Amino acid sequence: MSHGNGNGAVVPGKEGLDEILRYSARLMAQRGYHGTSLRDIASETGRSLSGLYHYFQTKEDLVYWINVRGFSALTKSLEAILSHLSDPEDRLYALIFNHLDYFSHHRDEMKVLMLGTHNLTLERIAEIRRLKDGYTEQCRQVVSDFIAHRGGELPDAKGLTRATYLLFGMMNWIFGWYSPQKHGTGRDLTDDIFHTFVDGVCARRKIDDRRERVGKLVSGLRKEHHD
Amino acid sequence: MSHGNGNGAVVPGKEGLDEILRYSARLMAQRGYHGTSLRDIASETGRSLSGLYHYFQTKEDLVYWINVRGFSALTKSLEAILSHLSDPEDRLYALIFNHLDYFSHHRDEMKVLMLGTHNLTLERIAEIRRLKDGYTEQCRQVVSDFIAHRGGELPDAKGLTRATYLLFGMMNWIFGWYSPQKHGTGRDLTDDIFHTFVDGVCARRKIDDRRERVGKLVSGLRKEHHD
DNA sequence: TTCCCACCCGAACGTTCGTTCGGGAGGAGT
DNA sequence: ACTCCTCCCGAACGAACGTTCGGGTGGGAA
Repeated sequence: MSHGNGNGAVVPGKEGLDEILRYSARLMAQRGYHGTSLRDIASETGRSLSGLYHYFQTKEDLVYWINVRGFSALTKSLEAILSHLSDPEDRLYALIFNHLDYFSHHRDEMKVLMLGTHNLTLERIAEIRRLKDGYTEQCRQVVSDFIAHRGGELPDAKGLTRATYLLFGMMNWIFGWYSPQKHGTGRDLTDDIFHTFVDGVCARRKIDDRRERVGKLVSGLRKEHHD
Repeated sequence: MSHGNGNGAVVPGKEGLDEILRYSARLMAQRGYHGTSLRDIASETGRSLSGLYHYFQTKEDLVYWINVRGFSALTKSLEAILSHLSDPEDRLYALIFNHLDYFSHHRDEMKVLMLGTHNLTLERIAEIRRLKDGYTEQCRQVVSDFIAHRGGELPDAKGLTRATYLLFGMMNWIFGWYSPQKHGTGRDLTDDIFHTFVDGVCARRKIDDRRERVGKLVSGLRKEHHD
């Protein structure tokens, strides 16, 4: 055991693990945790069953790593974007754009995140919980700033939590039904969520440069971050 | 005894099946389909493993019946309520109230509905799909009428579908996080969703009698329907 | 050369799964 | 009396599961 990998949220120094996690996420997204066998993963990745165990110790580890990586990356991506924007409306729009953008590029992994963590040990559940709460807290703050900026009726703590989760609901539920050809582009969806959350369903869509501006920023940061 | 059991849509003439489905839903809501064994269900219901098979033929049947019953009941409940209301805003509010009310009284079953149907045969998937589409279509119509009544920008078909699903997202995502003591009463949540969907998060909550009026109607119809 | 170590494998272990089989208790109908 | 039919059970079946074991590469450091 040379370097003891300071586990700061992510990645032991393996490369094969990346591939295994990708295929695992795909299979689990389709059939769930118990519905996906290690033999499935082995044959999908072109490895032997026992060969997999070089990269992890138990099946549970796979869900754990997918969760840690997913929430860490989502949070980090959001942080990077928010650091470039100051206007509360821009920040809210960017939050939604980033969330949908990240999800659409990592559908399988994100679906695994939604399966929950009840297959993990208590410590790991707590760790994932902490990561999730971190992301939620960031979003909560963005929502809070936005409401304050708009001069709306400032909700109490519970009300703010509810509002944030309603936004999460609109953003996350998508992945149960959305298909671009049947429901319009991802950009349309981002705009719909933003405008509905801000002004309600009936609001007329203002045409401005926000979509372009924020969209380019997020896409740019995504590429930058991938290197 | 005298069974009777109107219950439309559903139910072979068994009574023990009700109990089995209740426990199955509870277990599957916690551990998923593959994570729940028939031995779990047997011990939870106080029956023998083989004794269960008097009430169904395969494990898959359980998911099937939970789905059929759930969507049928939800649809029927909504229909009953809408038949008593004509104002588009009342109807939208009632839709949300009914959805949350029904879910809060059948949490486990509804969680199973969200697990999806990919364990079922193709015919059954199609059948559930039809039931789900029926409910969705009703909601779509209510949303459409509401927007028209408000004189908002009438969205095209795709836009209307997106709007309806956004509403679904807010209503369904709840069940991953909601607890009354941490996030306020169910009534507060209903109001939040209604006002957010109608006017956006910042909108000041109007105080009127809608909550009382529609709430009583739904509760009354629920009791009536249970006999 | 020798040793090490990351990487990979076939074969098997013990367990649990969904399902089946053969049968029994008890009430209703004839 | 006898036959059904509903409801229920213990025991077992074959299959699939997660995991382990013992061993085999092949390249880099000593």
